[in-house]
Amino acid sequence: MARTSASQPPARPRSVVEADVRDDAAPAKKRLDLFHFMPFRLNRLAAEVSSALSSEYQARYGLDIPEWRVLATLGFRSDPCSAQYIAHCTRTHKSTISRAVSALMEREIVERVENADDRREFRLRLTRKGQALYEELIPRLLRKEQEILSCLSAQERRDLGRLLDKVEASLDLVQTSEEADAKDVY
Amino acid sequence: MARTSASQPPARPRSVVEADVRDDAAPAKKRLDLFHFMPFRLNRLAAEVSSALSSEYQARYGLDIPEWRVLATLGFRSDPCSAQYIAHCTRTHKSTISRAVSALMEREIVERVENADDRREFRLRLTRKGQALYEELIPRLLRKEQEILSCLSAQERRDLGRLLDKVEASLDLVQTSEEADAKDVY
DNA sequence: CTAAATTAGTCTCACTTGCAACTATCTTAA
DNA sequence: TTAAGATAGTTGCAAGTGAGACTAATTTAG
Repeated sequence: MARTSASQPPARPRSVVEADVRDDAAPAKKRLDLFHFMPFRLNRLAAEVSSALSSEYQARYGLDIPEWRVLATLGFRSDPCSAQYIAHCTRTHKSTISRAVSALMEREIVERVENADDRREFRLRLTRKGQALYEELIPRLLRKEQEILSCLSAQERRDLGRLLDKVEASLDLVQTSEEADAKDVY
Repeated sequence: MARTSASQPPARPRSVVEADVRDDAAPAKKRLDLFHFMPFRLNRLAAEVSSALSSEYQARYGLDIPEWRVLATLGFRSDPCSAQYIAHCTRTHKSTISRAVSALMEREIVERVENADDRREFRLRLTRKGQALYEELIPRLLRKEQEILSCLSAQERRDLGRLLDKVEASLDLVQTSEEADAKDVY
């Protein structure tokens, strides 16, 4: 695990493109180390964490990620909600949610009831079987999460959570202004 | 941004499934708030950050993520390296890297030279055009990264980096023991 | 009341990607 | 030297997914 843990010197990517004018004092970053590049790190970390978790919900219960997200959303909320809502709050495409819901209904984990007020939309909720699955799965996943985070102290976990909060919040703003579409709803 | 930041009220739906043997001192988390669940947060954040960056390399330069990873790896290293190496250190499947390399060769961004020592493998490197592209792209991406992280203080960024270091390191261990395959090489 | 616009959900299409088979090459051992 | 096994890279195939068209239902405007 030889990861050049180079502590970012207080230098910023000065100047621009071609000009290789850099001096020791303010080194222009002309190269980019993927291992220190946050977007790459996040992607890789997310993929690895997902894969570590998938053994719980995928291998054991045959759920894929979208299905797990539906299950998690319905299980967390006490009242039934629409597919649209799940799509919004998990930020998953509605067609993906639609397919996940179909699969879960097939397996009788989720059921839907018509909404008399608006017959385009269905209210989704867990069946008893779905509830049982949810309650069996949750402790496993939480344990796995703790296992992954066990390398951090309690304080560090709080710190990490807080830092992610900030980045998330800031991204939401950025995105809303850039592609203000279906993001504002939830 | 109404995110149910609900600090898990101490009231939980007891009852269901089997053993509910926990007491208040050690509250059994029977529900799981996706928004506080680290794997979900990482996935979502990584996706959003990627999408924020893709405007730089995708829309502007027509690179997809695997292609960008190849470019980044070759641009960072001073000496040519194999596709295998890129696959290992970016943790991307070799077939994906293979396709990305093909596309980049097609566009004359990457070229490969035979390795006389081992004619199965090719040494990959950026062409002059590839170098130029790399050097034009890097400042943009670094700027974007800074933009995304601008919600954090310098100290907080260091903290975040350090926390991710720890989690990454711990995951590498976990994975190596669990699925010790192509991970150990790099 | 009717027409246009909007919304929930489904479905088809195109694209991406991981897997695994395959080729070519190299290594090891008999 | 030859055969078996490993390795680098490519490719066919199948599964998953986002975009966007489409249907049905609702809302809004005239």
